[in-house]
Amino acid sequence: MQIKSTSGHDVNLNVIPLNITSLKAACSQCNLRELCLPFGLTEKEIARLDRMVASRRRLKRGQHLYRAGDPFEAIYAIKTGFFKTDVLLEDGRDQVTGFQMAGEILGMDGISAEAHTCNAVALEDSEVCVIPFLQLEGLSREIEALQHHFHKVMSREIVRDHGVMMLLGTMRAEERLAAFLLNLSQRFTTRGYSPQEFHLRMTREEIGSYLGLKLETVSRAFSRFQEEGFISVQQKHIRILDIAPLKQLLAHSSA
Amino acid sequence: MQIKSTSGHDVNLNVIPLNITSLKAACSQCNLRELCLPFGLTEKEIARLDRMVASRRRLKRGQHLYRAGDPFEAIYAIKTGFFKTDVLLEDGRDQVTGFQMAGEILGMDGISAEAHTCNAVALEDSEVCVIPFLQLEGLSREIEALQHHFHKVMSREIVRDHGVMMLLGTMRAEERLAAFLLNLSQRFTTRGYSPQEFHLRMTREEIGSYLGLKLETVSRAFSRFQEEGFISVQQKHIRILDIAPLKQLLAHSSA
DNA sequence: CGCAGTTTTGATTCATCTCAATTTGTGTGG
DNA sequence: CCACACAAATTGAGATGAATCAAAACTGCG
Repeated sequence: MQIKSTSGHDVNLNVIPLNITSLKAACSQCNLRELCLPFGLTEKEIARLDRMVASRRRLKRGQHLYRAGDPFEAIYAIKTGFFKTDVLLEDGRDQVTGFQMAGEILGMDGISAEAHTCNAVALEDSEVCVIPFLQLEGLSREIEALQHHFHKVMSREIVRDHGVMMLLGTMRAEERLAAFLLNLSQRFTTRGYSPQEFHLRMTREEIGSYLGLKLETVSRAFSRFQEEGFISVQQKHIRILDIAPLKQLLAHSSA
Repeated sequence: MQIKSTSGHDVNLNVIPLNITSLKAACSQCNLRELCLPFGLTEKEIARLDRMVASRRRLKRGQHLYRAGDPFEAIYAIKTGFFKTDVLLEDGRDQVTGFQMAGEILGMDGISAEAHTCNAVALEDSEVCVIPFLQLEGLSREIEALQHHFHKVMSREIVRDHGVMMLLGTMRAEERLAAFLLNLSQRFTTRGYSPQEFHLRMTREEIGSYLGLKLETVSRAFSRFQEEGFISVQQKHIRILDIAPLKQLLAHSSA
């Protein structure tokens, strides 16, 4: 069930103090806590985290959570919804650097320069928990498990980025798309959704940007997979019919 | 001045307790401390860090600092030398994910899974400071500035990776090489070396792997830059003759 | 219902890869 | 110290996968 705003229209910046919108504590009752920041914490420790996560923020499809250049103050845990992050070059070229879903953390790029270096955009109506960063650091100094888990989350982001570099540097178009689909499938599974059937929240162009391909190439690869009977594609609705050849495409490569 | 081993030959694993090899404390006297982990710490705090950095490790050219799969126990600060990190895919394909030089931190990829996910190889004889990770976390809980700076270091790694993704996803061969050269030049400058003239410690193949190009393409791009008079290339010796067109190549793009 | 945005598909071009030969440099051992 | 062998780099010619340009079809929204 979604938590509805009590006001008829969105407030400034869409920041909603939790005590108004919900009686529930932020993390204690959240079914994402095993995926998210509270992972591995005791009940007591989660209660302290609760007090820190003082607000949530709702975003409509297309809205920015933050933009490159915005001062860095908080990181965000995705409660519901789906995001993309992208980087812009001066000359107008841009690149999608990632797609994020429930339980994942956004905004860690901003720590290094105290300002965000990329844009985060909601690809569907979404809700995030705002985690003020200085407070998180404070609590991390007191709760070892929180500190350690946060380090793991940052490290996981680094490892993920290496995977994308691998993909962009060594794979061909169809391998990239296969890797992309398998990755999505796996993450949906973790969240209790079907691994075989899901809805893409991004356009072919956004997929292409992420995979370093043009949208036409993405479309052709989808068509090819469908012809081969690996998947069925109906616009943004994807059904994986035979996962083996997709995995093969990665493991064995074209070599 | 280099610290020489007192023993005639390298000990097992090349781990050298500091009290044997040097009377100096690890970080207090290190001229890299403004680039490295101690940045922003008071004298007293650095002294505590000193006590934690209990050992150094020397590596000959070609030696591995760690390998994918090795249990994660420590991160490493490069004292002298030059490294590459690379990821291996099951099918044999591999990709260089980065080149690291003095003052930079290696090994943060290992935090997430408690095992390293890439290989780190010395590209010249090198020396690293071993920073036991659990101890670093312990000290970070006590020293706020250390905690914050470590977070910045990790975040910087994420931002750097986004830059590489951008490069791999949107740039053409010559743009990639220009970006690579400018990045190296800038990092050498920071370390007090000439921005115009430097020695590449990696092969064309390694550059290519990092840039998502074949070695022949890298070689051709070098030749092209030389023909145009942007740089002079003699094997691994590079001299930047005219930096403007290299920058132009990035800023303006081919669009 | 119509329009704008998205996706698909086709024809052609182009950048990079591949394969191959040659040159240059580096390290080792006699 | 030089010769030899091996690794690295350069350069050329041709093949190829993805980009580009273009048009048509589909979707969903107002």
